[in-house]
Amino acid sequence: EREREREREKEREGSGAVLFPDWAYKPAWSPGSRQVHLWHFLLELLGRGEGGAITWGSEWGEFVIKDPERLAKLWGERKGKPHMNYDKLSRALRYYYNKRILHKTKGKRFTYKFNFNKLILVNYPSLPTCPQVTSSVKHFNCV
DNA sequence: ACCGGAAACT
DNA sequence: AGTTTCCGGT
Repeated sequence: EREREREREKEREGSGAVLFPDWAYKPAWSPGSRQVHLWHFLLELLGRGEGGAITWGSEWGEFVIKDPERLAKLWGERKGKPHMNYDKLSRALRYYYNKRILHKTKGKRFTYKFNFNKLILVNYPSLPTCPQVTSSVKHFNCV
């Protein structure tokens, strides 16, 4: 499990395709935690721009799950949970509401929105506003 | 489809 | 702590 994670990291480094800043992959707020978190996994898929299971939406930080069951299967594979489905994955997403990591875009099916400010705030308590945005990190632009 | 309580798991 | 599992309710 850990080996795979390290291999992926090496791949990222090797390809030079840094889609998100380091803190998006390795949260500083959970020191010693090697766990792959769901929001982390989602950013990874969105960063790859694979687009089959999940894509960015129209608004900043908004994403749309195009194939809920496929996304659930991918997540299940990552976590070693072969019986993962969208019902259970979406429960995990709902736990993010109180943590202010995500919220639901009401009325839009399978559509959620990242609270990047909260993510940034959690990782960097010293940064009250937006991070410095590099050209390759479009979705971290501040409105 | 979406919500959120409750209990269980790692 | 961050889910996973299950489920009754809207």
